[in-house]
Amino acid sequence: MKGPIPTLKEIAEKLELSISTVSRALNNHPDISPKTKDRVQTLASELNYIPNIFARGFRAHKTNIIGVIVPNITHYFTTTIIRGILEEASSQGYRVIVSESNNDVKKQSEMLNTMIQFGVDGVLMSISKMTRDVDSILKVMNTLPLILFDKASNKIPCTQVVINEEEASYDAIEHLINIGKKRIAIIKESEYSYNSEKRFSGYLRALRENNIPIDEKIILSVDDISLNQGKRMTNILMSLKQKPDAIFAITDSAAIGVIKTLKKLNIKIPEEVAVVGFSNSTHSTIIEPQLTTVDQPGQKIGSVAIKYLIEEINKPNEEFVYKTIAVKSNLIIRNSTFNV
Amino acid sequence: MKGPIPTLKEIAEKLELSISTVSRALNNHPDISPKTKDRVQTLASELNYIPNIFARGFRAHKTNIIGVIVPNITHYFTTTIIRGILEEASSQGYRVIVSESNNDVKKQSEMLNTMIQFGVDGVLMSISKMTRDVDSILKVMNTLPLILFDKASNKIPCTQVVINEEEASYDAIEHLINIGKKRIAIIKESEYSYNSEKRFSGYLRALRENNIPIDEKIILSVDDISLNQGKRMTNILMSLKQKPDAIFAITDSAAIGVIKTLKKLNIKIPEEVAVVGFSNSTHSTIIEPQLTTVDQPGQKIGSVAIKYLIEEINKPNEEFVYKTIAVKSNLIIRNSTFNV
DNA sequence: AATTTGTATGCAAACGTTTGCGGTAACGTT
DNA sequence: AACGTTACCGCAAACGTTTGCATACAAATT
Repeated sequence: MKGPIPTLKEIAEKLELSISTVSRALNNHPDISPKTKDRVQTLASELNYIPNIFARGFRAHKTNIIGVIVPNITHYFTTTIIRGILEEASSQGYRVIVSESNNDVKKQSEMLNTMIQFGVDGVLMSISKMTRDVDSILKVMNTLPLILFDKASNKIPCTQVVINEEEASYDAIEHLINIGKKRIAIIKESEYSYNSEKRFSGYLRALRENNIPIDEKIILSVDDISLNQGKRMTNILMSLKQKPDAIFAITDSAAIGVIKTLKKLNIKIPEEVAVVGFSNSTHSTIIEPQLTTVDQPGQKIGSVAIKYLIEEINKPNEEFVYKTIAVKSNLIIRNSTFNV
Repeated sequence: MKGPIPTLKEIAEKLELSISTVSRALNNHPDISPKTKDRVQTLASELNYIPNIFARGFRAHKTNIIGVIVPNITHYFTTTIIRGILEEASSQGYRVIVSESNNDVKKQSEMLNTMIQFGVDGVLMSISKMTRDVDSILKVMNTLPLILFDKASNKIPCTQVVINEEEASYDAIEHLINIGKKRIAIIKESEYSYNSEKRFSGYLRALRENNIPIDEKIILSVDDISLNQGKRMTNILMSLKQKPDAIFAITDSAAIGVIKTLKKLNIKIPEEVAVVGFSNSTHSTIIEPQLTTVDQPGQKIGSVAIKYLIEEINKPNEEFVYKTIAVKSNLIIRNSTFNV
């Protein structure tokens, strides 16, 4: 099955050189004469020589592998982030190990450990929303560079790459106000979640700054922000005496539940009720009317995150000033708020 | 930053044992006395000892890392496969390196090479559809166990894990016949693609076995089987003199294009024209009417594929009889073919 | 008492690479 | 002719682990 894998030793023997000379020749070391370099390099490529990464990494204590942990790999937004990570990683000579935590906090910290065991040079993580026990993460930071993305936490002192949730949310609400909506409901998460809180505060600020009264009755919280909950909440909202004229669902899937229910109730979108989501998932153009939503530049988030990580990997002993980088998102206006 | 990483040597010195004894104690070797084992193991866990995977892998020529190459990581179906792979991998002590080929054949073979360079123990790959140059893949098979999934190729002698495309397609068409459809169009791929061919032959067999004439005019081919092409083909089909009463799109995204266009043309689904897709993507329940489609058990495919791969890894010198495993899929009947 | 068995441990080599240090020519400088 | 430079190259150690073999001692068998 396996063909013989060429090593420095073989090349050295065939060329009657020492192993060290061969090594240096391949690494373009100035001590080696051009002729020798040439001889070595041609033979190496003939033999299809590839350095044994493990011998090298073993010696250098560096693997050029970085670990990525995400809650759910099947989410479209997550995959775009991973795409960004993969692309930037490969262009910088790194490889990526991926793990899925399934929002399970215990699994999450187990994964951190096996990642360390596998000798990753650093970790990129999107923490599961229920992460209260930050200790295991802090412990990892003692050993390895770590950067969080998407889901952030102010309890963890490290560089974090997120989107400008608050501002994005503000823009979305402002857009609803601009098209004449005055009674804007929001469907958010009840459990504490960084993203949900930020989006909610953007909502509040937009209303305040436009002198629109805030009404608790149309501020709804659910514990899982899903399509079905979007449906349920819409039924509740539409049975109120004072119905909303717009619904901002903090998530595309919930927003789609909203649209489906409004259609079933024969409520005109966007004339009677406008709908805005968040994510620009692929679903948002499948549903009819197409959904106005906040586009999160996943690929950008991924590439920025890994850039900062590699930077940290390369200067491990410095005391870092950890920053929070907010990547800019865009409101995509479609037919759920605007009819041509 | 980094705390000191404990090694066998340190443990040995603290316990006044030899390194080899410590190693054996940790690996539960029968030669070591229970007391010694106990001493070693407790100290090891106190120090939070983790074996250096690189030293180990370097010696054993085994990394416990397997490589996965997919054309596009953002496809939902792909992510479910990856999920299956990840789950089974971690339960068997393997880690997974993921790469995306973007359907670029050159990139694909580059990736194979860097995977080898990174010392993966085996490769799981879904080949990009345009792969004509099988040589680079065959070369890899000389060095490493390799298994293909989803997209197969009869030019590559290796174990392949796919779904029962032909049968699934047959079932889908039979379902259309059962609900009374007699003139069933198909939208397939024009470029050679394993999946497309199989689905097409299932289509043909179903028609033949039910004595339905095959009409070339309603057999349409496109080179990228996308939503937009689905729209375009529908317009063509619906301007025929003899319109179809059902459309089988070989892909969910195309099927959704079909539905969108039928709705725009005010054609009743499924009464006038029924629609069937393939994949059970998340979109299929977003669109209205919801799409009847073939559910492909991605997670199963992933876990089966990696199981076979690990098997091959563990007996590398045997001459394998490469099998093609067809995982069973299910037709999911929804409103695009059946109204309650 | 001598030999064999068994039990528990240590020695040392090996995996492939990088790199500090030292060595040897050849050449140029006094 | 003696010395100093320079340009190339090789020796050997080191990284942490596993494992075949040797060793040590005790117990058991002859």
